[in-house]
Amino acid sequence: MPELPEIETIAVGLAPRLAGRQVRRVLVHEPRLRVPLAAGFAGGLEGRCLGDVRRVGKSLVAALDDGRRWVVHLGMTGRFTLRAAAMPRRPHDHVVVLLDGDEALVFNDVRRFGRMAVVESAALADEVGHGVDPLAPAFTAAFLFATSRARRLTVKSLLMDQRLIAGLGNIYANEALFHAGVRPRRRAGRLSRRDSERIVAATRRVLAAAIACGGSSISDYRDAFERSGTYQEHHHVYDRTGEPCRRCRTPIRGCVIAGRSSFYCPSCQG
DNA sequence: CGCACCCCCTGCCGGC
DNA sequence: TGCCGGCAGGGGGTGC
Repeated sequence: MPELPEIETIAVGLAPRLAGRQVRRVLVHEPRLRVPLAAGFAGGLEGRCLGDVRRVGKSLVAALDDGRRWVVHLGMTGRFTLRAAAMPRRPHDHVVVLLDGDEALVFNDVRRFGRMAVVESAALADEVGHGVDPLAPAFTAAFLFATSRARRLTVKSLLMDQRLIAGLGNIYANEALFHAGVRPRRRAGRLSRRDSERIVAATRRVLAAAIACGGSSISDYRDAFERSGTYQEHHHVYDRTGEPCRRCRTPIRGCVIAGRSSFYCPSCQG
């Protein structure tokens, strides 16, 4: 579910609301996440003051006043919302973090594919991965071109490989390739420098526009204040099989690449 | 090495 | 109407 723009929206929303707040108590209602919550998870948070909150790839990272980091990954259906502490518990509210000021940070996840951990700062990179952030200066056409050399996998799979590029998921990989005019099945190793330039530029544009819209809400995604995003209204190909291309009216095609649903315009994407 | 296929889990939707 | 298979924005593992 949540990709870079959605996680960014949550992080930016939470940061000013969490800085300096203290964790009073942590209620773990369901520790059986994709990776079971560590036994000491609640103890690692209780009593701590929260500092900076930011996004790294698709992960949320909150600094703690003991130097450790609280890392949250929302998987497919995870939500991370700030509510009044008195609000009743809802289905799939797995972890409730009670803060001073009678507010609660609630981790809700229907499918329980999310993850949560408190880690030493030195272990942060291993927890969140080492991929290049597609909005960072290091994500350049030269980087993409060099990274894709001699690789037979599809360009779409490459863009979604979090070990290389951290933050793009199925929606934004499809959308970025549409705007770059590149078919998702193209072999990465056969991209030209010009293709790489277009893909990097389109990726940055799409992500920036999506962040400005508060992300895409297909069904589950809500931001930290339970608001929906609106970028789904701007999708050109994602989940639009058979519908006319917004640019040339050719019907959008759907296919499966590496097990993930994929979409492209056979006319605009050469 | 890359991918097809399996798993994790629940909910929803369309077809019969 | 009701059941069942397929599919869903995530990642990780196996074997070919």
